[in-house]
Amino acid sequence: MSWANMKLDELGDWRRTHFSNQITADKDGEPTTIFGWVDEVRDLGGIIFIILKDREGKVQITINKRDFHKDRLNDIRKLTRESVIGVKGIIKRSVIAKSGVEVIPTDIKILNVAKTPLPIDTSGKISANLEKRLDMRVLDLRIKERIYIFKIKNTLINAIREYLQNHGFMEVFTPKILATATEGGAALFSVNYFGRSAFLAQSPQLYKEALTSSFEKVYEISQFYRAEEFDTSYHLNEFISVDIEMAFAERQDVMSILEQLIIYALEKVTANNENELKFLNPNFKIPTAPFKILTYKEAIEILRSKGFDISMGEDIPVSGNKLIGNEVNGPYFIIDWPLSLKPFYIKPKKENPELSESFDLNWSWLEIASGGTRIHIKEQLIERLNKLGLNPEKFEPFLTYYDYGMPPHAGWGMGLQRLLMIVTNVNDIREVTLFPRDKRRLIP
RNA sequence: GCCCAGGUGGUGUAGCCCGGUCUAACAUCCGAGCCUGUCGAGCUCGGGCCCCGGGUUCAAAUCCCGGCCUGGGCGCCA
Repeated sequence: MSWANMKLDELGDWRRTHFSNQITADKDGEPTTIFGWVDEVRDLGGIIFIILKDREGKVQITINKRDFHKDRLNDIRKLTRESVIGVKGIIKRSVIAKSGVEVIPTDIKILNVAKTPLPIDTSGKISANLEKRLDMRVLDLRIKERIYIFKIKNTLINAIREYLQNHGFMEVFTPKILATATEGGAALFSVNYFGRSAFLAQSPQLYKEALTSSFEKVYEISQFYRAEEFDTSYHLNEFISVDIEMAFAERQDVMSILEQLIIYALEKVTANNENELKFLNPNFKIPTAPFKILTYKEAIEILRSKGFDISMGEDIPVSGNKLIGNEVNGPYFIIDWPLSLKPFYIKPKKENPELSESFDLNWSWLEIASGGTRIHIKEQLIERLNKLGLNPEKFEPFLTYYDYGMPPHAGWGMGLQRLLMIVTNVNDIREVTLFPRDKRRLIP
C-alpha cells in the first residue's frame, strides 16, 4: 500500500556497534548502533515498543512519542514484521523492561519493508509444517530455534577440523564429478560432461584411499550424492560426509580417532553453545570413552533374544537399531560385519574371511558412521570386485595406483547431519540442512 | 516401489463417521481505530478458507471414483 511509495533510508555511514545480546544493563548510558529485523511493534499510543531481532537475539527499542516527528512516527508505527531497520540510540538500564535493558533511539533508519502477510509465522507462536517452512527457508531461518541448530552445526564442523588438523590430517578436496562409480551399491546421478557420461560422487572413497599413499593422513568434509529414492527422515540425496583415511593403521586406530573426535567436538559444542543446547536438547550428555563395542553376532543375538525376527548374515534394519539403541546409552560400535554386507574395499578378517574388519557407529537408532580396515593389495581387491560382480576394468584408473606402493590403511565416513540430529534432538534430517535435497525437493 | 493416514483463511487446527441447521468455527495473522510501560500486551470494528476433476443426491467441506500433493511406516541405501 503506502509502502510502495515509501522512501527507504540508505545505510550510509551507519555501522553496527552491538549485537542484541551485547546490549546489557552495565552499558547504561553508552551510545549504540544496532541493526536487525522487526519482530514486533507494540504501539501503545504515546509510547511505542519495537522488538528488534538479529542473529544473536532480541532487544527492545522504546520510543517516546515526543522524541520523533509525527511523520516519522507514523512510518515507525506501520513497520511490518521482518522489516529491516537500523537504530542509533542510547543503552538504558530499566527496571520496567523485562530484560532489564532497552535502547532509547535518537534516530531510526528503515532499510527495507517486508510484505504482509508473511508466508509463515516467524514469531514462534504457530509453527508451520516442515514443507512450508522449507519453501520459505530463509524466513524460517530467522526463527531462534533454527539459528540455534546451525550455530551448533558451525561449532561441530569447526571442532572436527580442529581435531583432525591437530592430529596430523591434511584436508583434501576430491572431485565430485566422476567418470565411474567409486563404491558400487548406491545409484548415482548422471551428469552430461561435455557430451560424455559422468556421475556425481557418492563418496570420496577411492580418492581418499589413494591419497594415503602420499599424504598418509587425509580428511574431507564435503557434500556427496546418492540417486536412491529414499523416503525417510534420515536420508538425503545430497548429504554432508566427514571422511578420514589413514595410512599404516587398522580398524581399531580409526575407531579410536572417531571416538575421540566425537567427544572433542561435543565438548566444544557444550562449551560454545550452552544456551542453544539447553534449549534444543536439555538432557544431552557428552558420551564417555570407551564407546560400547558389540560384534555383529552379539547384536543379532540381542535382537533375537528380544524376539526380533532376524537371522545371521542379514543387515540390521532401523527397527533393529532402535531396539539396540534403547539398550545402550549413547553411541556404540558394531564390528565384524559379514563381508557380504560390506563394500568391496573392506578387508576380510584373517581368522574368518566370512567376516570383515569393519565397524559401524550407531547412536540411538541412527547409523552415524561406518568404516574399517581396507584392502591394500591389488589382487585381493580384484578378487573382491569379481566376487561382487563388479567389473575391475571400470576401476582400472584406481587399481593402477595399487601397483606402486599402496600402504595398509583404514578409515571411515561419518554423516555430519546424522550426528547433528542426535545432538540437537530433531527427528528429520532436513531440519539440520539449510537447503535439503530429497526425492521431491530441488528448490530452494 | 509397497502399506497406512491426511489435504479446510497467509499460518496452525475444529467440523467430515451420522449429507441440510456451514451464510464453515477457533487461535494466530492482516487492515482501521483507542491507549505513555508493553513484554504471548489489552480493547473495539473489519478481512480472509473447504486441493483438482468426475460421480451419487432434491441437497456435498461431509459419501464414492480418479488425479495431484503431504505426513507416517517399510523397502532400497549411508
